[in-house]
Amino acid sequence: MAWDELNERKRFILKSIIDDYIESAQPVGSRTIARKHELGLGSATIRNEMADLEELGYITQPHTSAGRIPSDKGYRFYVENLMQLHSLTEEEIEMIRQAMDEKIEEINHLIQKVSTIISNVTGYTAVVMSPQLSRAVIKSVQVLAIDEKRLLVVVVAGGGIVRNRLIRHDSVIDESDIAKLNKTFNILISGKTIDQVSMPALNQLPRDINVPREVIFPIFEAIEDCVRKIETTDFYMDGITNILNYPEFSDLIKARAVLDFLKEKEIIHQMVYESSKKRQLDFKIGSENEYDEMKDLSIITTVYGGEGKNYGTIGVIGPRRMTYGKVVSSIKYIRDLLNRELVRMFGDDL
Amino acid sequence: MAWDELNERKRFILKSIIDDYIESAQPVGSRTIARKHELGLGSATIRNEMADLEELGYITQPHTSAGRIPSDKGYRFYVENLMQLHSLTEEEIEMIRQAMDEKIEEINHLIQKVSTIISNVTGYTAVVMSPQLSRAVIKSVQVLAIDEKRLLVVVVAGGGIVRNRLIRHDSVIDESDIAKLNKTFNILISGKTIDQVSMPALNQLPRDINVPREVIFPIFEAIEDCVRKIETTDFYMDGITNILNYPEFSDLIKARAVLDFLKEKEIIHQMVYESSKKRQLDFKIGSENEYDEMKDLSIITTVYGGEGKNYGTIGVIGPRRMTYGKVVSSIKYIRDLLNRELVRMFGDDL
DNA sequence: ATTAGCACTCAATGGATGAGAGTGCTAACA
DNA sequence: TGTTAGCACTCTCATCCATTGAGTGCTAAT
Repeated sequence: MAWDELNERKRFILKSIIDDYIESAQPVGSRTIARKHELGLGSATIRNEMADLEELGYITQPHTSAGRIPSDKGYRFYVENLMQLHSLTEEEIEMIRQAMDEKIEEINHLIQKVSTIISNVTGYTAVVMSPQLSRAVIKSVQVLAIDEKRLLVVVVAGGGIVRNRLIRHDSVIDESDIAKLNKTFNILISGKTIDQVSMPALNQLPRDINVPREVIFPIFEAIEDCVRKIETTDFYMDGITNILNYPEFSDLIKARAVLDFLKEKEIIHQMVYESSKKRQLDFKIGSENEYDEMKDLSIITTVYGGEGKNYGTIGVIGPRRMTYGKVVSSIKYIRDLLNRELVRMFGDDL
Repeated sequence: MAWDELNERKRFILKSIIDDYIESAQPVGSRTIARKHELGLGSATIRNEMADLEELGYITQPHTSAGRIPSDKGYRFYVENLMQLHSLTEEEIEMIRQAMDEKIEEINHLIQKVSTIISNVTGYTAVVMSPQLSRAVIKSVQVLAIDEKRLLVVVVAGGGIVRNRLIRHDSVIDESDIAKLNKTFNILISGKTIDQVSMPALNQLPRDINVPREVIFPIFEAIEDCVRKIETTDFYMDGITNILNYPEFSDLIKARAVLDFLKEKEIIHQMVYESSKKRQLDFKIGSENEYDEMKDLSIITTVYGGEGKNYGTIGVIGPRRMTYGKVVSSIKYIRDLLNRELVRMFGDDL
């Protein structure tokens, strides 16, 4: 696995094989390499080198008389040592800029838009986790009387995040009591971060308040529910059917199996989450994935957001034969845009 | 197209052909009919009848030496005169009950859940439009000061529908002014239905109010925005990839074309909307669809909700060779459940 | 160390062939 | 007059087989 295991020439040949295979989806033979990449070497020499590379496990032969294709180990070496980052094309940048242009104030909509952008730009399946907001600050908690029978609880957190919940009740409640309640909530809850919030004890409420327990408790519940909703990370996928565009899935059975697996959002979510905990930029190539159904797919994920506190993940799922270089460039670019946008939205709140 | 065009026997044979074809996806021949359905007729007789049916345009032959398959006209006659409604199986009912059991307070979540149920029960693609709420009643409009620089506008409509929008500003605003503003809004706006709402003129606001125009106008805008969000019908699809389960789409090219088309949510939304305006229970079979890409698909839609005022649509997209009887039974059942649930949520508000 | 040359392997391609399913038509039958 | 058995005919589909072509490994020459 070490860089030194392969000399300069072997590395060059390996890179050529993988670049070619990524482009053509066909096993690549010695002659192709000899011709395409000016090396001053005959095909026989390359054949010998390829035999070595196969011995070392970087490439394999689908059958005796075919060319070589990269193994997972080959891809791994490629993404760590060989691949080139491409800069995005004018059109891609323009496309992203246009999509991002529309101002969005609700963070989850932004995240969803980002997932569409990723799948459009890369042509693969996008996976996006909304930021983990456990360190977001509660700005305000408000109870509103909608009519005689209903209260609305609204919780606002930094970054323009608003969650609400409606409560029905059968008591008669005075406006002034609600005002007192709100004041108390804002003293006790506002300013705390999501993970520090706790409901006040009953004896912390003003004595002179005239709201029955049958209403107080649902209000507590509603607040907790709103907080939980803010804390929960959402997970979006987009462009799942994109994998049908790649010849490795022209077998209907295979394609169906993969699509069915990708529809299990919970599992994918978990995988992406695990990846994001490991490395800022993480690859899982083919059978490096835990699940058998993923053995022909690769996942690339990268973390966006603040320094170690409120972060989320964006990434791409595609065939093992992915255009790793292009994808990495693209999601890095999009990640940076997203970061900038989040700073605009959240400012210092995050 | 008239019922009388076909005598009893022809009708029976047509029904047999279609039932068989729906089940097997194979052209059905005269012998199969003679054997399977006890008719006391030889295959030659049936062959003659089938020749008549073909002449009349109800069935066609894919090629000379194959059996017959239903034409669109055949299917149309079938859904209007021949198909039998099945009652749901125990398991299906149990499955639906379980899925519906979880209490949901937000209408769009309910609708989304329904689309999942439909696609699970039928095995086809579900399409669901949320109710058109232009007659929903505005219950309350509230402006809240979150901190010195931000206001939150909250609009509550009947049925527990809440929409909000955050506003940034740079003015110093007094609590009491906001209270006055709220009072005015609630006098002028609350109680009106969505389609009657209009923003108050500036001179309708209290004279003694001390809120600058730079803040008033964004508030108006925000309210309008919230109202628009309530009015907008959402559209959900679920189980798009289900069509891959059917042999007519085992051709990757065809499958891709159809999937790509179904991803154009706007177009499908429009189609469903048109259907729902026509008939309480509407079928579009094969080339009855406006779009070429849909010529191998059928759509069944049915309207749910109140009497002509706030209604939405649920439906199914599947191969032309759909289990029409089962699907109609299923979506009718689900529609009734949904109606009941909406009454529970909205009560008289809707 | 490199390479030209050659024998060998294997997948893919494109007929040719035969089986099977189904039809239409005709003549016989009730 | 309606029904049916029988038969020749058509068309698809699966199978077999020979051919082609890409690519390899090995050997001997450079």
